[in-house]
Amino acid sequence: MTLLSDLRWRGLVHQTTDDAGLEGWLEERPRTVYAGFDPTAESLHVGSLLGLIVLRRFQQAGHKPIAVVGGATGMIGDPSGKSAERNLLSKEDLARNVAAMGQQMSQFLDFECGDNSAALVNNFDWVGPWSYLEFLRDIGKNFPVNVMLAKDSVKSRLGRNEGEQVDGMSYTEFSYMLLQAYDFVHLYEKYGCELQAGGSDQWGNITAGIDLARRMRSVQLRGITWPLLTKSDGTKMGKTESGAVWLSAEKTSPYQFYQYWINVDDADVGGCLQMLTDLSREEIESLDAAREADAGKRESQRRLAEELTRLVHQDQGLAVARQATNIFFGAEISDLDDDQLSQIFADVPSKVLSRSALGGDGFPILEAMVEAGLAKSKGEARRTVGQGGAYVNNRRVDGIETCLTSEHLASETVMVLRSGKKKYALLRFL
RNA sequence: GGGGGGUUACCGAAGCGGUCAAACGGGGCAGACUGUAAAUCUGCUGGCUAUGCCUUCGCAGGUUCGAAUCCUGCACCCCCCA
Repeated sequence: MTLLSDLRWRGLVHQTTDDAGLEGWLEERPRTVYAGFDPTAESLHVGSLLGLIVLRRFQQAGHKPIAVVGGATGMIGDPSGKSAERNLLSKEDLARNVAAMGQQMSQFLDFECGDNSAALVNNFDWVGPWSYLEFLRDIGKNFPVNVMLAKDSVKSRLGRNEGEQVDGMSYTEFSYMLLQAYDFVHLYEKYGCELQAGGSDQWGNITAGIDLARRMRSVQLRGITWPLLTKSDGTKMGKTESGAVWLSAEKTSPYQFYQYWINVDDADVGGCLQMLTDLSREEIESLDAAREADAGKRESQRRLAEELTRLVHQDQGLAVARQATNIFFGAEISDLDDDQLSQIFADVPSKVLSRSALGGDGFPILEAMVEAGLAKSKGEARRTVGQGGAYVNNRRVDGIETCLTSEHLASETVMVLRSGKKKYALLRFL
């Protein structure tokens, strides 16, 4: 199976600039392909995952991927898909974000494999040196305003349609596409990059780059877009109530990351397996069949979570996520030490108390619940315990008179309290 | 400027002198069921040193043995007539 037909089967192709010829062109010899990443956040998130995975597939097929972080374009703000003017970041923030992202990307792309090693570049390096006048003369000259105005990203912000509510856009954002277009030309010249990949919202920017290259260098470059990753209910993939799902372990722990995928709806999981994992067509089809037969087993979700957690957080991250999952969903907690517990419960709030509280008759469970933040008042704690909703080390507490003693420690100094199904808190007795 | 109605717990909304920590619905929390889903069902839902005590029905006073309930003033909101 060719790369392109595999991408097509996986649902990763939304549009191409050359539906007929692209496949042959890619098979002919190794090509160089680039995709851009937005550095306005401090970490890559699930939204950028798709781009990394697409580049990865190109690399696996023998092509050379270039990941471009938009140090320059990030200062401007891409108007595509946005309904309002963006806030600009400082140079310093951007530089920090760019550095952090490079680190994360090395997990997806191989930067040291000879001819088709991946490259990571920052467009600030070639955009930064331009002076305004030179840029206008050499680049801006090639952009007909009527063509720019016709782009969806611009049209939607200008609201040509009757009665449309719009916020307008600044000249700065309007200029965005010139910068990204020039990126493509630059990468063509420096790396021989002839293909740009991007999310479907990047179509306008990609074609702008192709047009510019044709005018400036008389070459025919190519573009391909992947569809936006959305859920069956129409909302964006990778968002939770508490915000985006990040790829950095500091912002989204391996456990939380794993849990996100475990909880993907039945309706969405098949598409995720296709688009995001390296599983073969046979494996995915057999998972689809298994899901059809018994969705309750959730093999697809489990597999998806495993594959992606391993990809992003390696085997160790997956191991921790799995162990945490076992414990978070019932297993009684024992035979663990402080370090293991701290790792497993990294996301859980904890409170340090004096060891002496455990002396004498012990520490009343009701107070412990309040201290741990699992109950707002002792009255609330009383109710929870009374209804059988309180657990110490995942063992149900029976009786509001229960007092905690050193017997209840799960490890050297830690006790794991839980309210309801999955609200946890740690108490550390030092 | 005149007349009328309103302001109740997280939200909506009953209550109109004691039996009111305040019906009911939503939300939230917990339990059962389940696939870590959805739906459903059950219980709880001001605080405490707890068979009692304290704080809470817009704000401030007053009447009364006793007020969310009656009176006076103040604030905000809504409606009608000018």
